[in-house]
This record gives sequence, C-alpha cells and structure tokens, in this order.
Amino acid sequence: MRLKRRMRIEIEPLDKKFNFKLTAAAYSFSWNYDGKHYRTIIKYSDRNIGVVAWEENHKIIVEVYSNENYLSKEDVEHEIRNHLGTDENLEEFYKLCRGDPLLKDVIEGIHSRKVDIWYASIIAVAQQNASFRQGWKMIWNLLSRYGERFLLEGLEVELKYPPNPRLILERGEQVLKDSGYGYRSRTLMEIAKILIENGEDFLKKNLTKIRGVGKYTYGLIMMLAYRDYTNPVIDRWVKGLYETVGVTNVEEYYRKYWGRYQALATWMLTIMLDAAPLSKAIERVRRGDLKPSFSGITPLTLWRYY
DNA sequence: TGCCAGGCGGGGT
DNA sequence: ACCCCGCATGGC
Repeated sequence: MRLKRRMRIEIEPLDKKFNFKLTAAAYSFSWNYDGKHYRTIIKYSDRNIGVVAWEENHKIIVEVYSNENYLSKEDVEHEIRNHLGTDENLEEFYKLCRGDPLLKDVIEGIHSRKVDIWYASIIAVAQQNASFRQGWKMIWNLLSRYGERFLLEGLEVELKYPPNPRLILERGEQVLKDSGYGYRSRTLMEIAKILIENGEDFLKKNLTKIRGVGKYTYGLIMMLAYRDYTNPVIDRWVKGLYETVGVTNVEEYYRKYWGRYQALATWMLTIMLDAAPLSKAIERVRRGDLKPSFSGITPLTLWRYY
C-alpha cells in the first residue's frame, strides 16, 4: 500500500527526559530506524497512518502519511504521542530503579512503543521458550515474508507490518510455521480467530483462557498493547538474574517492590543487559556491568542487522 | 551431533 | 502447592 504525505507535526515531549533515539532504537527493525529517522505504521479506527519522525532542536518532527482526505491533526498527534510514550511520567519507576540491584544504573528516558494487540501477541508468543535472537528472528521472518507492506510517498524504504489476522486464518498455520513459530503457531492461530470473530475487547478479557497464553505472555501483551505494566513478566531469565543477586522469592519481590511497574522492570532489564542469554547475563551481573554495550545484536542494535 | 533457550499445560506427587 | 516432562525450531 502506498501512503501520501499529509502533514507535519512538531512534538515536545511532556517527559523532559524523553530519549528519542533510544526509544526509537529499542526492538526496532531496519525499516523502523536508521540511526536518525524512526518510521512506523500506526493503525487506528481502520486507518493506516505512516509516520516518519526525527529529532531537531530538542523537538520531535513528524511527517504523517495517509490516504485519508480528512485527518484530524489533534487525533493523529495524540496517537503518535501515545505510540512513542512522550507524555508518560516514569519518575516513580526511576526512583524504584535506584534501589534495585539490577536496574540501579538504568538509562532514563527510554519508553516502550505501544502497538496493537495483534502485533503485541506476535511479539509475546515469539519469546516463549526461545532466546532473544530466535524470537526476534521469528518476528522478522513473519513480517518480511508475509507482512503488510507500506510505501511512503518519496521514501525508498518499505515498511513491514504483521500480516492481517484474516490472512493468517485464510492461509493457515503454515504461514507461522514457515516463519519458525513451531508449536507456538496454534496459540497465535487461536488469537487471530478470536480477534476476527469476537473483537479486541473480548480477546483482551479472555487472553488467559487461550491455550498457550500464560502469565508471562499475558503480562507482555498487556504491556506492549496498553502500557499496562501492572502484571508480572517473569521468566527463567529474570528469575536467574535476581537469584544471582540474592533475591530468593522473585515473584514476591516483583509483586511487592515493582508493584505497578512489574512488566516495565523486566522490559527495561532486557535492554540494559542486551537480552544476553542467561549464562552471559549472569556473568555481566557479577561484574556489575549493568548498562547496554551497543555491540552485537541487542535490543538497541537490532535495527542495524535486521 | 545433541543440547538448550526470556513458556506452557498436563499429569504426577 | 509443588515437581517434571514434552513440545517445534533455530543456534551453536
């Protein structure tokens, strides 16, 4: 699909610490980020909005692309602010970070980017029982081979977006298996079916009833799709790391210490420790090396490789 | 080659 | 409540 250039918006984040470059880089593919420009497709009210954004004089300049003749500038700006998290206040979270053995050196100003529930599910299911590299390769395969493609007027890069759940249902599980999802495919098939037949609200309420969606996947989807950080996202990796620094009951620690920021704590930790496999991450924790390295394939450098 | 990885559900105790 | 196993697939 081709989208025409419609308008330019300037955004001044309410979060004075907002780090545009790292927010844009985090878990981005090459079509999303090139070191300066962040690009994405935002879907709302059945519209496809193309976004190209960059930083200039402490402001975020956004070019907006669409095929709609009438677009409300206010609505579009609201969607973009929400997508980037420019107005999110994380001071309370940072305060908690300072008292945490693993996140005490956190880089402030990085926000997660909000995606729709389908994209969030594709990301979350890919992380089950797989390394960071394997999981993101699955997502890349799916988007590259079967994704929706968007060309923005005047730009060469082709943006990829997850295939519509309808396409998944029509073409069957093979699309997911081809992308490396393996036995995780049927979980995503079920999510696609419910989304098409019963809608987003129903899916959101019934996520945990779906076979293959446990606490981890649920918490991750709620974070990625709704900025809801209140659920625990605890896996072998997080558990192993906290045990390394002497936390014996990790679930309890999350519930009591991180409280309403449980999911964000895990997400931020993967960024600070480069999502390194557990044994490597443990070595880093022992060395006190708690900041991203920017070398090799990491959440912040994925865009250079894929 | 064989093993393991940022889970999950089912079946055992 | 726990513990333990199989599960598709890719990476090393």
